Amino acid sequence: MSQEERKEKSEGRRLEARPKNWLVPVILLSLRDWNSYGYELMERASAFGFEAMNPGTLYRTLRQMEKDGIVESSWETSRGGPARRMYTITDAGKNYLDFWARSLEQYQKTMDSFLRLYTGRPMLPEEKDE
Amino acid sequence: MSQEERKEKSEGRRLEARPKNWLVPVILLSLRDWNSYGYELMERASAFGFEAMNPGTLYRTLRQMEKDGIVESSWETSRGGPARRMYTITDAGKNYLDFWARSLEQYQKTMDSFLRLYTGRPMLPEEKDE
DNA sequence: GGTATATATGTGTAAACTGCACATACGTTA
DNA sequence: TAACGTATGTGCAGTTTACACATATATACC
Repeated sequence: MSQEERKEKSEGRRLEARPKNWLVPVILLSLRDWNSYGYELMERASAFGFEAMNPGTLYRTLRQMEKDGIVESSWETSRGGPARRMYTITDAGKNYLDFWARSLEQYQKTMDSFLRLYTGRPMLPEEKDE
Repeated sequence: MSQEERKEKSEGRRLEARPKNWLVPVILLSLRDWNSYGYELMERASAFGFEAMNPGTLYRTLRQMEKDGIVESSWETSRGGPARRMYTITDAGKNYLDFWARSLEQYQKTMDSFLRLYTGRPMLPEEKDE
């Protein structure tokens, strides 16, 4: 890390507190409701913390997800403009989304206790984690 | 990713939904209240999702944090047993912790809207993000 | 016809991060 | 002296991320 980056860090610029692979559940949730394709999914992702997405990151993630068997794709050419690779969520993908949701719920609780400790408002005994 | 790992993934075993560098704010929050050292901080971290911490990860993180100027350390030898490297939070560290807390609050809101969409309970208009 | 623009999908690569095995050392207790 | 709990570290491979760059199709405009 450079001097300048350290400076930026301690001054509080830049920092993404999102979980690793956050793009994956965001895509899965979108596809659960409607089939879609990369370019469209990028807009959807911007609502979940990916305002300035690099397209490469998204397309690479989609390819990996297909390898992992959580989505499937096929070319859509029956229209004007460049072809689109349309994605569909698989059953494995739905299960994986469910698992992500459970993990996120657990993690929200952990972050909540962190933030309570940070702000000096400790948990009441009856609010304690299950 | 191996076939077996893909299987585990789609079946929902294993997955840590914590943000990148999560250990850093956890350490900083601990040090804000009391000075401490690696071995002790490991126990503290276990309350925030680091149940099975590899010591190497923690000690490496502490060294990096000192390089970044957010903590400072000195050897404590005036007692029985192996020497301890005692850590103190710096002003830059306090600022950095504040920034982490703000980022986490934002991240919580994002996750909340994700989970609402997932469970099919959309936000009421008056609950919308600032 | 040419060329600029919006749409659409990708690759290459270096840096950063993570997980996990392994290594070292001190003091107490058996 | 050997085992154990305490305490701090290194090496390294695999994963993730950031970001620059590359490619292709159709439409609109001059």
